[in-house]
Amino acid sequence: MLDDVGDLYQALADPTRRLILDELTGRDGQTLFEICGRLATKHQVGSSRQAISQHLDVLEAAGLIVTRRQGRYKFHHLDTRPLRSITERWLRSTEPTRENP
Amino acid sequence: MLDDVGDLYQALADPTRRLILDELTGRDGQTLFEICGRLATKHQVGSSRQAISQHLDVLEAAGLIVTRRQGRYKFHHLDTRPLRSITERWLRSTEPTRENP
DNA sequence: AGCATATGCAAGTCACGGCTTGCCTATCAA
DNA sequence: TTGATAGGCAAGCCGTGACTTGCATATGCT
Repeated sequence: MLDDVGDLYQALADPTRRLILDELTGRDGQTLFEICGRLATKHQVGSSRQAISQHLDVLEAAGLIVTRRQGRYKFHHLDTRPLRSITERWLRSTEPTRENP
Repeated sequence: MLDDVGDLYQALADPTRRLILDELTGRDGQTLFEICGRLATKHQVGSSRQAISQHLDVLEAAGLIVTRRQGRYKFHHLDTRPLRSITERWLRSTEPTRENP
């Protein structure tokens, strides 16, 4: 039985998606086009708009960003709460082995 | 320019590797064969010994486990310190956009 | 209405990662 | 020394995921 939070870790596995989170950390609530432009100029990311859009879908599925529609704009907001579960998962309640007293 | 800590996130991306970390959290300092056995019995992981060994290599490269050789045994110890950087990376110092005051 | 802007959908390509298979090395016990 | 145990190395298969390309939809401005 594998865990059911794979989406979160999968989302963080891609370096471009981590840069997107970085961008939203610095400036929350950006649109797709804004993110594309900033990734290109500030981080030399040459991916297409569709590629970034797909990344945003993955991040949203992981619960790391929430979106808000307003007219033809779609604003992306960061939600870092899921990240806490990562550190908390492997808190040591270690029962040492005989070889490691 | 992408980040240089990709190994950490890549290591966490695989569900079997996360289970290995779970196992070491419960009982630190296990050998490869111990981990294989416990993954099989407790978590229904049917991967081969070589597969688990490769996973351990990835986790070690990510700095999440450290190994200690003793005779023909190799003990694997958890090191959760790299995990802190994940939560800390996206701490909000947000400059809100005009659309998100 | 007509056009530009902002985003969505879908199929196809291609490289990488997880896993297996097969064989090899090293340590310890009888 | 022989056999069993613990682990390592390398090549190959194969599915998944990141990216592109092409087209479609929707909103707003003039």
